[in-house]
Order: sequence, then structure tokens, then C-alpha cells
Amino acid sequence: MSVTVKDIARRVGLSVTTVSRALNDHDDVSPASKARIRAVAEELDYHPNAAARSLQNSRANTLGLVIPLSLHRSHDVFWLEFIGGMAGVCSQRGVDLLLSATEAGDETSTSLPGLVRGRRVDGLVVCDIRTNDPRIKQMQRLHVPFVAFGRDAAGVDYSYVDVDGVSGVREAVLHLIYLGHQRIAYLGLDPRFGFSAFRLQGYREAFEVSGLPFDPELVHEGLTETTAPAAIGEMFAREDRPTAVFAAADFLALAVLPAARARGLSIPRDLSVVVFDDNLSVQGADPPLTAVGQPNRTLGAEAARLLLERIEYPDAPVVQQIFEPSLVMRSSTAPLSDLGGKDSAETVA
Amino acid sequence: MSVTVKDIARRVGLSVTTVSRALNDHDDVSPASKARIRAVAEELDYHPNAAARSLQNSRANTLGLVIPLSLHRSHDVFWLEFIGGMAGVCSQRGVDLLLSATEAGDETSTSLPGLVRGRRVDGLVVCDIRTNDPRIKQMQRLHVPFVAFGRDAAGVDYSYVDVDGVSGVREAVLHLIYLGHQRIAYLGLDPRFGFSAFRLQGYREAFEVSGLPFDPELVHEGLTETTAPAAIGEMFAREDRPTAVFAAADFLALAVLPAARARGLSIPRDLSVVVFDDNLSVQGADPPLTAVGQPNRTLGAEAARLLLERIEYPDAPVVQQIFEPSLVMRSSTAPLSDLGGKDSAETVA
DNA sequence: TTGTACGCGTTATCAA
DNA sequence: TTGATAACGCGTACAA
Repeated sequence: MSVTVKDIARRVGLSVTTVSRALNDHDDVSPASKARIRAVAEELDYHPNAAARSLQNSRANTLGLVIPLSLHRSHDVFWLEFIGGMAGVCSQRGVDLLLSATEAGDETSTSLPGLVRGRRVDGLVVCDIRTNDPRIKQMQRLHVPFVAFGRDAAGVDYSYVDVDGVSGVREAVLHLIYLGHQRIAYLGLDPRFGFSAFRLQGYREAFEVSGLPFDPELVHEGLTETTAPAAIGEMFAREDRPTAVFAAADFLALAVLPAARARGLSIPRDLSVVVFDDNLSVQGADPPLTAVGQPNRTLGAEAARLLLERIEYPDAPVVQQIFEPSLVMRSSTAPLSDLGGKDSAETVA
Repeated sequence: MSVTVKDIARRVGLSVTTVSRALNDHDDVSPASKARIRAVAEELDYHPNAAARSLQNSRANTLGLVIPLSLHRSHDVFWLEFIGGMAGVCSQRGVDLLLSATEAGDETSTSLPGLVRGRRVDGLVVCDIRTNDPRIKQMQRLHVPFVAFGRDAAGVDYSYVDVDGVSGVREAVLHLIYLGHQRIAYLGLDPRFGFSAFRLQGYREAFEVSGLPFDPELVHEGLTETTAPAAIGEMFAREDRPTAVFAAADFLALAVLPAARARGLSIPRDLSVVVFDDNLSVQGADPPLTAVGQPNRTLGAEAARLLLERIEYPDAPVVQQIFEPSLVMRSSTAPLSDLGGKDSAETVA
């Protein structure tokens, strides 16, 4: 059935030791033997048994990615690119990528440390860190090599890769403020996500920096696909409706568009919109939305690199890598038109 | 470092054999021993070494997913849901999911059969089957358990999961024809993709069925993100521009919208649009697009199920599962307005 | 330069 | 009900 070193050894009339060394390119094998052994290995289509190898050198040669596929809206395109980034680095470095997609409530499944302790993987990239995430402590206690994607507000004693949500949102909101907007709504996700606090903080900072009053009434957190439309509709119905909106996710921004249209609000003339995370749905919207872009692929790639390093040098100091998002100007933002007037629809950028 | 059965055995004063059997819930261990052994295992946070287990029973307990992440537009949301579907079934069945994301040109990396022959995985779900895909033959020759997602036009002797691209497109185009359209453009992807032929065939069949002339001039294949805008612009510039468009991918449809706007064509009044694959960018477009929806998650889940079955019963007959896509009516399609008139913009659905 | 012998952690076989 | 032993396939001291 399976071809093993033994088969090759028999075939070439040498010992398994020599075969093993030849295939691993040790330099204490005669070139002649090496050549023959390799030829035979090729001919027999030999592939080393990964399990045996793992068992021998107690390394799985595999990275684990723990990702909450069903927690977010399942079609959150961000993750695909993140995965792609990790996969690229993995294939380049000759390690495999194991996907552990945790279902929403199903924390019981495989314990994360279990994956490592059972030598299924050598380390983990853990996504979607919540504030005060118990998984972090657990992994630290068990000395599981890991890199977090995202961080909880408090902890700073572990390696992570993250985007600077504070500055990303702050710049986005400042952009709106520079355009003259003062009543800027904040549409946010579940505050339990680690990034939620950062994004909201960025929003507040923008107001602080520019000395504008912060109105808590304009902050809507915990919005979901089902609750967003109603909340947005209500917001627009009010007398003192906002003149601009920051949306923490694509689907929130896309819910704003029809709601605005329904009330006869034209974008960007009557309402400016900025969204966090740039993707096809945001670019293809009408009008294309000004967005806070993250280096999706790079985030995944760096997470993988950091993890590999961490596995190799477990005692190396913690590395924390924060990427700056960039504001991509499109045509959903414009200067506040004076007194709700209808003529100042020029974009200043 | 790692806790093994030996540690447990020492601790409870029994043999490793008994420990192993207790942990695997064999019924020839005294309840008392079982309880003690389990307690100690828990206490020591024991996790069986996956490699050792694999080596012993020559099963990796892992499915491989071979997916072309960078080949398509990287943010093709479809794949994320497909992966989610597979991951769900895997976690439910207690097997792991190994992701092998092949880079565009990099066919050399790990040979697919190698993954199985090296016992890295027990079988493969292979995506993005091309016409006459060499990987299929290779896997068949080496008796690698696999399930394809997609099929090449010819082959029918392997297990696959697929969407009925022919009927999906045919119904979509017939919908347009029923609305009175005759000049319907076809915007397609690289014809080397297995599904391309099916989709184009669906397009042709719609014309055959309804007895309308088929105009090859209206067929544009091999469009990419970079080439699409020009091709579309040119198409609209012509005197005999189409009155409706079928787009084989989200980004193609999203490229149609601004091009139409630029020429003063209003959708759906002057131009109807149908797109293959339903997702957020399509739903959030203005207007929301009539789309051919695929059961993304189900496709992934079924692929995983089929593969598990195939691994367990390698000699069972081939299973080929074709899912019917469904046409989701939205507001990008409307009856052909007579003589380019501007008043008959009612939707008939 | 090559071969012998052992161990990685687990499970299965067989005997007690 | 339990235990000793072998085996899975590989890599590596150590000896030759």
C-alpha cells in the first residue's frame, strides 16, 4: 500500500538508515548511493509518513488557525484574505495549515491548548480576541505558542498582530469633521469584540481632538444584520438626524444607503458615509464608499510569520505588531452643506 | 513536557494498555479503574498524541481542502462560506481540516497525492476543476480518496459536488427573455474554468429554447478585473448595445453599473442585469441585483460528507451531487421598454 | 561510508 | 479484568 523507507532500502540493497540520511540530504552518504536512493524514491513515489516524522521529532509542522467563521456574518470577506495570507506563508515555509473553525456557541469542541498538547499543531493563531479573553490565559498557562489577531484592551503580555482601530476610526471621523460635520453617528458591532472598544475610542478621540461635543445619543453599538435597518431608520427619522455616519462594518454601511434613499437623502450631498474595512461590496456601492482599509493579507501573513518564530524561539520576547489602516477616499463623503442647502455638493477630499 | 499514557499509568498504578482502553471506552475495563484513569487524565490535562495515533491506525483523521485562493479574485466570498460548510461537518465528525491553498502558478508545491500518501490527510476535496484536469487522473491512478467541487465537461467517473451551472444560467437568461429582452450580453470568466463551459451552455440553451437567434458578438469571455471595464464600456458604446446583461461573477456585474451610469443608462429601465452568485456586494448594490444563488455552505458541507464516506468505503460507487441554483429576483431586471422608450419601467417578476 | 538498535506514543494481539 | 509485547514509520546514537 504505502511506500516506506524500508521498501526503498530493500530495493537498493542498503539499510534504512542510509536511505533516511540520503533523503534528508545528510553529507555522510556516498553520492552514488544518494543518487540511486533518490531515483528509487521518485520511482516508487515515496512520501515520508507525516505521523511517523512528527512522532520522531515531536513537531507537527503545522500551524493552527482558530477562526470564528459563523460568529461574524459568514460572508465577511476579510477572513478569506487573512487566511490567504497565512496560507501563503505556510506553503512557502513548508508547513501545513490546520483550520479550526469554531461555531458560535461551541466553545466545548476541541480545547485550543488540546490541539497543541496533542501535537496536532505546533502553535495557534487565534482570532477574534474578546476583552479579557479566557483563552489567552489558558494558552499562556499551558505554554502554548500562539499569536493573537487582535488584542483585548488591557493585556499586553502576549504576541499579537492587529490593526490600529483607534487611529483608523479617528482619522476617518476627523475627515468628516474637517468636512464640517458635527453630528456624526457611530454604528458599531457587538461591544464584546475586542476591536469594538478601540473603534469607539477612535471616534471619541476625534471629537476630543477637535474640541467638539461628544453626543452619546449618536452612538449605536451592538448592531446586527437584523437590528440595523430599524435602528438606522429611526435615526434618520429624528429631527436632529446626523449629517454623517461612521459604520464599523460593510453591512452596516450598506444598510445605511437604502435607508437614506428612502428618506430622500442623497449621498454625499445630504449625508456622508465612511465605513471600516474596504472590500468589493464597499467599492461597488453607489456611490463607492470612503473606507478605512486594512492590509488583510498582510495581517494573515504576519501572524503566520510571528507564530513560526515563536515556535522556534519560545523564549524570545513578545512581539506586538500594529498596522496602520489607511483611509481610502471615495465619493461618499463631502463637505457639510450649509443649512441643509442643496448646492454645495462638491467633494473636497 | 507532554503528558502521555505512560504518565497516567504510573500515576494510577496500572498498565498503559489498561489506560489506553479506559480512555477509549472499551468495555473490558473495570468501572472503578475507568473512573480513576479518567480522573487522572483530566487532572493531568492529557491529550493523546495525534501523530502516534495516526501512526498506529494509519489514519490522519484529517480532510484536506485544496483551494485556489489567489486564482480567483481573492475576495471571492463564496469560498469562505464553502470553507465554513466543510469546517462545520469536520468539527461535527471529529476530524480536522487541512487547508492547502495553492498559489496561482505554483502547481509544483506539494503534490496533492503526496498529501495523502504521506498520510497527512485521509482524502481531499479539490476545488476549481478545469476541463480535463490532470489532477483528477493523477488522484485516480494513485487511488487517492477525493471529491471534486466542480467537474470538467467530459469526465463522469468520479465523485463530485457541483452546482447546475447550465440550468442556473439558462433560467436567468430565460427570465430576461420573458421580459422581452433579445440582445443579452454574456460576461464570462476564464473559459478554462470547468464551470465556464456550463454557464455559457446555459446561455445558449436559453436562446435555443425560446427560438431566438444566438449572436456570438454578445459573448465576452475571459474577462478579468482589469479588462472588464474597457470591454463593458465598448459594448455600451455600440449602436446595437444589449438591453440586458448576464454577468458570471459579482465583480463583473459591479463593473457594469458605473459603466451604465456613465452612459446615462438607468437600471433596470434601460438595462437589465443578472449576476451569478449571490452575496453582500450584489445585494447591497444600487439597485440590488437579481442573482443566481448557490447554496454555498451546503456545497462545502456536502463535499466533506461525501469525502468522509469515500474514505470509509473506498469501493462504494461514485456519488455525484448536483445542486440547483435559484434565481433571486431583485430590482435590476425589468421588461424591455419599447423602442428605447422611457416609461415602461414596471417590474413584472 | 554504512548498519544495528532503539525510541517517539499509541493501540492491538495475545496470554495470564 | 489486566499486562507484556509488538508494531506503525522515521530518525539518530553508536558501533563497525
